[in-house]
Amino acid sequence: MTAPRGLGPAEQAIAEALATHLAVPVERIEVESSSKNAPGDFRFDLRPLLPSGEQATKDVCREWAEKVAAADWIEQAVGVPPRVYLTPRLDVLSSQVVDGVYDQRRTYGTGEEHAGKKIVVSYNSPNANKALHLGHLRVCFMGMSMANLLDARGYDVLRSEMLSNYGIHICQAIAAYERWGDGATPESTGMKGDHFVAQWYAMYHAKLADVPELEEHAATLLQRMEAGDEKLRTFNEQFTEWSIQGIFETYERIGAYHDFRFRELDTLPIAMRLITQALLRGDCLRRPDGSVYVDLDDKALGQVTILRRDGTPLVFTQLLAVWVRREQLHPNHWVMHVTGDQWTAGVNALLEILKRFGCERAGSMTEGVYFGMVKLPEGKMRSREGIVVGADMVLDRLRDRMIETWAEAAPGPIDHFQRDVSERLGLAVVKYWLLGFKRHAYITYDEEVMWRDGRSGLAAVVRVLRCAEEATDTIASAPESVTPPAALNKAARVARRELLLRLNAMPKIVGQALERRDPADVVHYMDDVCRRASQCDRQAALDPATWRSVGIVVRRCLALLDIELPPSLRYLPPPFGEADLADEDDSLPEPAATVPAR
RNA sequence: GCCCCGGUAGCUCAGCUGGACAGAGCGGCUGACUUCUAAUCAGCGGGCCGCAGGUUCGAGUCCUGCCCGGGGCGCCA
Repeated sequence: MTAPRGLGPAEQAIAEALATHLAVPVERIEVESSSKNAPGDFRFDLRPLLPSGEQATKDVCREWAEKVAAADWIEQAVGVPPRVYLTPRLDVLSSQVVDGVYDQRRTYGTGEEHAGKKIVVSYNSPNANKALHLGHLRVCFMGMSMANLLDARGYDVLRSEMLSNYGIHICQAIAAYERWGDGATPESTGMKGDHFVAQWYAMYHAKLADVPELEEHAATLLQRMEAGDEKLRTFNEQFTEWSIQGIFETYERIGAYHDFRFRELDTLPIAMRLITQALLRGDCLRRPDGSVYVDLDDKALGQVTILRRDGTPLVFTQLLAVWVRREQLHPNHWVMHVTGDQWTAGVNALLEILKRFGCERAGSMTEGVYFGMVKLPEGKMRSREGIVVGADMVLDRLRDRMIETWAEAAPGPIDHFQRDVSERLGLAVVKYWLLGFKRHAYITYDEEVMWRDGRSGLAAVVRVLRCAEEATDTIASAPESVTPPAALNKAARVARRELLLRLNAMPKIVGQALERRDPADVVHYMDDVCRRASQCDRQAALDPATWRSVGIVVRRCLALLDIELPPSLRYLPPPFGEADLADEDDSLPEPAATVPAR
């Protein structure tokens, strides 16, 4: 019964007005917005209001509806057992929504229904042998946004990640580095750390066919480290820290952060002890060749190997350690593990193993939130074969394209400010684009779509951002001018009513996005609000107060999605930047002609 | 073979946990203006909602079966 009702300001205002008008206690009136084709915008259930024994019959409902309709702020009320459907007058709805949104401002859409619950959002677990790619971007954006949604509804949220800086994948990169690296470092080559390390991993796989002994060498490196080769372990750490520093730089760039994190090298001993104990109890088994596994056949999860024949750890070994350690540090937190859907079975297996190993809480307090992968037009991304779209590359491309467009339109040096706007806008586009897909959808990367598409690309982002800015500008320039709703024609009144109802729906939408674990709901909602707002504005200039509500809603949504607004849109590159670039040249023909009609 | 996720306009995707005429953006077609191998604006056309049953007054939405696509079932991560 914790499902958030998601009441908007209109529902609350209507409930109060009804209570007064009908002379009934406000707690008994539960006003809710009705579905699209209902006989009224809102409805409330009559049953709690009737004396016990009395039924909400057709006649009773009609009687109550007539009473409701008598209120001067009601346009229409219809009784449909067991409810009364009502439609408030447009001007009344307008002030209820507009004032209500303004009253709540920064808290609009938030709620306390989950207050007191603690949760760790675990997102992204990059390997320190390659650079972040598009898939990592998706998980980061998803994780940040889910954390924001949880936070908005009262959860006490911590963000966490794990870094895999130990294991065969690292040794493979080191093997190639030892052979061809010649002592190079990120500093000596001027490369970003993760890209530096990634090249050796890529080289390992590229050369493996010609130099098969690499495989043996990598395995030996891992065994030596397991045997306690301090020098090698130290190098392993230095090598992976180069990579991790590069990953952190990208985090900074995309605004991702974590409250705490685990490095495999630190947590692994926990898993090793755990496995030793489990072996003694018979919770896991050792094969004749020495490898250790857990038999989950009874759960249709197969046999999961947790130690290699040579005793070295696998990915599940790391996961076990992290789950146990995190539970030790934050024993009262639930865990929301955000990851790609290829991990669905893996996470289930992990949780099952934890339970069998006696870590009941760690195994039962985790919820997996899975999303579809990001593909390339030619198919799956494959890190080993170098078929990837790097995170930095995507961001660079969009930024540079923006700068190029700018340079073409206004020859001359590109200043810091323009670079900054290009960078931020490029990031906003990638976030908007990736988060706009339903969580389970597979995404095919297409830079052209991001750049050109009016629904999910740059144009859509600019529309949204402009909407937010328009709100501020309108308020600043004409705080008192108002087009009274009464002056609108019929089509405009319908559109205005729909806009107001959408603005009113934000709390509900946020609740839904949280329940469904899908920020896409917020993206679509925000987009819808912006379209409706500009449609209304085209029909008849939208009044500043309504614009202000639109601005509040859009900014709140952007915040939930972790999308940052560039400082001002007036300085965007064309075709979005209007004609302001040549602002010194006053003799130009009226630039206002290109401004969308208000 | 088993498990999971999808299948909605030419393409990429929405469709609020059953409700009237199924939407958007690209592309296409038409027109306007013009900074004329283009951009912008306005408008138009376009859909056996994979197939077949079932539940319901009513199904793109729920159930069953089938078909197709993707993912997982590694001593990879």
